[in-house]
Amino acid sequence: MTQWLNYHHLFYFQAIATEGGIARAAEKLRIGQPTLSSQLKQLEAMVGKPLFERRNRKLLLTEAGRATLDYANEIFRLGDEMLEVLKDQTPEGQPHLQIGALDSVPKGVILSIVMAAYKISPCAVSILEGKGDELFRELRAHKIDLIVSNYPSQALEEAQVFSKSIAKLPVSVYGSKKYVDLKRSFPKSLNGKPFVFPTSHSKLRHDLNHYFKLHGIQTVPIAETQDTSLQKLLAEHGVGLAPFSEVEGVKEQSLIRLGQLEDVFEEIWLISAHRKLENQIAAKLMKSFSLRC
Amino acid sequence: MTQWLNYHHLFYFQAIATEGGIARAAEKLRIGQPTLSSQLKQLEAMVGKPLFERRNRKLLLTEAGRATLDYANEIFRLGDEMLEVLKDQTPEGQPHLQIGALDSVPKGVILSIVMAAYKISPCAVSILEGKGDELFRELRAHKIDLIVSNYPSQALEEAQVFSKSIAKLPVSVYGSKKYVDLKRSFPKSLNGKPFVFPTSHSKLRHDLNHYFKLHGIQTVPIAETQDTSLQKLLAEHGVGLAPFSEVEGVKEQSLIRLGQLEDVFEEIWLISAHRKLENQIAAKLMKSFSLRC
DNA sequence: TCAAATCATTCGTTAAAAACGAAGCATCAC
DNA sequence: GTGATGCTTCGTTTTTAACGAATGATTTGA
Repeated sequence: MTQWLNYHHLFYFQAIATEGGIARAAEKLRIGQPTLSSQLKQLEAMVGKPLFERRNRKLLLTEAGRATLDYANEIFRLGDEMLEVLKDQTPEGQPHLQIGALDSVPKGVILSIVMAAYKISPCAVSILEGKGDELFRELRAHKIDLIVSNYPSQALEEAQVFSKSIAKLPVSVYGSKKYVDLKRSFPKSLNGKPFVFPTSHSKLRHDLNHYFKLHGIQTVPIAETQDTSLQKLLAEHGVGLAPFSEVEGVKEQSLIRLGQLEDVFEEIWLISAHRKLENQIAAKLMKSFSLRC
Repeated sequence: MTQWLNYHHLFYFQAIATEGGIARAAEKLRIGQPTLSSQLKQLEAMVGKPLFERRNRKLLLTEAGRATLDYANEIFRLGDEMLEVLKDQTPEGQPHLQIGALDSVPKGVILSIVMAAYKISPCAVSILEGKGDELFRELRAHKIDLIVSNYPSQALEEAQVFSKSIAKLPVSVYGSKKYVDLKRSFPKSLNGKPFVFPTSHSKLRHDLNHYFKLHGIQTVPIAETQDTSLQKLLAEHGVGLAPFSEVEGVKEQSLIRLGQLEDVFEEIWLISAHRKLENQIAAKLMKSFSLRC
């Protein structure tokens, strides 16, 4: 690394880009034009390429500049959100249950949880899909009550986060009708076949790779996505074979179960921020919910 | 705002928290302990609450500290990623097509696109689910080739981003068998009924609110999620009624179409970063793909 | 149990940067 | 052309960050 990215320079850059010029930005920030000009130049030197095209007396974002602005916006939005969260860290009672779910969690599992919650107490439930780290942030910030994950929590070493396994599901390979012959001599018959996979972010994908390597099976990844329902849809239309856990609620008519993958399991976890939960419904779910297929 | 968040202070905080102490962090950053101590204190004064609990000679993260660390990690990860992107902004030919999709886009639409892509040229396709701004960032950074959105691009005013409408789908309300009676005197019969909605981030949700308000219909939101397949699953199990566009591939056996919502449409867009696309498959899709139900 | 070591903090000083104001030099509007 | 606008350069001042030496508190281990 040449040197560290100066976030204050980046902040000025954002102001210049959004205000549409150094003069306007200087006025808004109540500092002088020369300062901004200088800092901008330093930032450009840092990243190694011009962020603006100096066309006559106007500043036009270059392509690199646009990319930079995208990142800057997100970075400072996060900073603002952080301050916001720290300010009113008052765990005010939410009107309803907020659940975060990874895209890679089988939808059937989420369905079960929602219905269990509704059974405990008729309440509104919001489900927020997202990436793992994003969801964890929101959990910490008390914006959501629970996370449903098929990963044993990246933050496992951290205290103050409690996870509980609610299911350990066997995984089978499914395919559309045209693949029915592969039932014979499964799993060897899978060799060389096209597959619809979860992305490599997921633990399941790694387990699958391991399984196929172990059994000397070569697979051809045709499509990959985090979203299990999309995987299912792709498989139903014959794009390729796909692995699903049992709970997925696969209609036998459209997808045929070719065989189970031995020793491959998908484990589902429920994660909360505290042992003691404000939200009563979340607390009950955490205590007693479990999924057996 | 009291004052601006100093991102350099935050950076030091991150180092202290991850290294587990001021001494270690000071050594790693090659600066003195007093400096870190001082900057940390300033940051704590800024946010208004202690980030560490000074227990004897050790620093333990407080709850606020953990939240702060979460945000700091994400912020600086983004900064690093930004530099990475700016460094090798070489549009190296991707081996396969990368598509970004909002969770709220009907899965059936994505399916059609994937199959169309596969028809153009047998290739591997990765689908990345995510939030709008995240996807746009990755589009700009050339990490993905196309975005499928049901929103006409927040960045519509920006040049250098091209979107094309590929479908305008009518929207109907569906429900499980027990709701079959609501077919009579639709849509008035929907009054007071439980609903599974898309989240209010989506344009569709706004359009629905408008429609119901216009027709004097009160709805009871039971669950809300961005994920259309999850909405479908919830609706199938009778949690509530749900609106879907026609393409969703709803099995008539499990969900009954109660009626179409007049003048409510879901429009689907294909978005690319440049008019001239490196990826040939993406280019062809952009030129000729269109969905008519 | 009593040094020695470790770690955070405080204080005064020095080094680096950020910010300023006055000019310069283009371009655009009239 | 002439004045206004907007970015840049230069030298100076002010603010901030970093340093080194020293303190106090706590743990290690001899």
